[in-house]
Amino acid sequence: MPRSSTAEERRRKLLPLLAAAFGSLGYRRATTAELASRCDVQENTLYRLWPDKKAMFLAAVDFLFLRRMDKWKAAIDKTHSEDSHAVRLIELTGEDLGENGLYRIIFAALNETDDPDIKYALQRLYLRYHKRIEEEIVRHRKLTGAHKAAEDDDTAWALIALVAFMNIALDLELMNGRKRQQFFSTIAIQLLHLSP
Amino acid sequence: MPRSSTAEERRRKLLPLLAAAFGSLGYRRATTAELASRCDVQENTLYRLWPDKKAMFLAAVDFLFLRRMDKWKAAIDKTHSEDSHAVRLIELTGEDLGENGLYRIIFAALNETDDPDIKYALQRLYLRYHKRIEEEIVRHRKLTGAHKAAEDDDTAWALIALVAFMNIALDLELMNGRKRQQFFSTIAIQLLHLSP
DNA sequence: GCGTAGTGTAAGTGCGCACTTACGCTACAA
DNA sequence: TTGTAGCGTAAGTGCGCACTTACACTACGC
Repeated sequence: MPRSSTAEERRRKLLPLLAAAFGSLGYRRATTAELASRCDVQENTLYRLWPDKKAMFLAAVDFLFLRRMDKWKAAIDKTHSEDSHAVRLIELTGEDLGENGLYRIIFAALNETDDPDIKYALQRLYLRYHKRIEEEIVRHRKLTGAHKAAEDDDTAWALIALVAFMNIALDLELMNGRKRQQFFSTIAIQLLHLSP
Repeated sequence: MPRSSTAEERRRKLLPLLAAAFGSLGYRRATTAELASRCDVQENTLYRLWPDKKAMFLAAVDFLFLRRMDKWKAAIDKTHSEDSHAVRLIELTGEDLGENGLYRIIFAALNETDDPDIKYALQRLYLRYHKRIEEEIVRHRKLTGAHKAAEDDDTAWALIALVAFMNIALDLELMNGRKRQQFFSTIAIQLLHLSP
C-alpha cells in the first residue's frame, strides 16, 4: 500500500479557508466551485476529503467555534488573576466582532435548520457557548459581589442574544462602529449588574 | 378597456398566504412552485402580480411587519391608559412568539443581505421597529419614574436583540417554552430597570 | 521494474428552480 | 356583436450548482 494518508493533514490545512469562505459568503453563495477556487484546488479534491458540502460546512462551524474559544483562552491568560474575565471578554467581543465569521456562519446555518444535522450542530454549539459564558458570569459575580438581577444562566443567554444582534446590526449597518460598541458595553455591564 | 383592474385586490388577498409560506419555509425553500401551490394559483399568476420572487418576498416582509404593528395597537388599545404599554407588549411578545413568522422571514432575509434591496428593506424595518419600541420605553419610564441604567434607545435595541434571540432559541429548541418565557420577562424587566 | 492507491485536471450530468411562452377562454366597453 | 385586456392552464427553457466520471500522472511497497 503506497503513500501514507495525508488526508487528515490536508483537511486541517483547508479548513481555515473553507471557514473563511462560508463565513463571508454564507451557505448558499458558497458554491462548491467557489469553495474550491478559494482553496486553490479542484472541486474534486474537496469531495475526496469530505463526503458532501454539508460536511464541509459543519466542519467549518466547528473549526470557527474552537478558534473563538482559543482566542478567549488566550485573552484570559493575559488578564491578571484578580481581574474580571467577563469584562475583558466583553471588551474583546466589542473589538473583533465579526472578524472571524463565526456569527455569519451561524446565521447562514439558521436558515438550514430543517436539516437535522445542522440543527443539532447549532444546538450543541450554543449550549457549549452558553455554558462557557455562564462560568465567567459566576466567577465575575463571586469576584465583585454584585447583586444579581437575574440568574446566571439567564444573564448568559442575554449576553449571547446581545452578541448575535450586534452582528445583525453590523451587517445591516444599523449603527456605526462607535455607537455599536458603546451600546454593547452599556447593556452588557447592565446585565452583569455592575454599576458603572 | 375591459374589466376593471382587480390586480391590487388579488395582491392583497394573496399576500397573507405568501407571507405564511415565506415565514415557514424561508426564502430558499419557498420555491415559486411551492408559493403558487400554497396560494392555489399557477406560478404564472404570481408573476403577473409581482415582477419577480424578490418582490413577492419584500411585499411579504412589509405585510408581516404592518400586521405586527396592528396587533400591538390592538393590544395597547385594550390596556388602561395609566398602565404600562411596555409591560403589556412584553407579555404579548412572550406569548405569541413566532406565531406570524415575522422573525423567520427576517432571518431568511438576513442571508440575502448581499442584495441591496433586501438589505435596505431590513434596515428600514429595524429602524421603524426600534423607533416604535423606544417610544414605549420613554412612556414607560416617564410613567414609572424608573431610574435609567441605559439610554432609551440602547434599551430599545437590547429588547430587539432579546426578541431576535428568543426566535433562535425557539427554532433550535434551546429552552422549553416555560423557561423561554421566564427568561424573556426577567431580562426585559431588568432592561427596563423596573425592580420586580 | 511493476502494480496499485492516491493526486491533478477537466469535462461531464442531471436536477431543481426562477422565470417565460403559448394559447384558448371570459367578461366587459363600445 | 365584436374586439381586446386580463385570466387559467400547462408546457417549456435555460442556467446554476452539487456532485461524478474519466484519465493520465506520480510516488511508494514489493
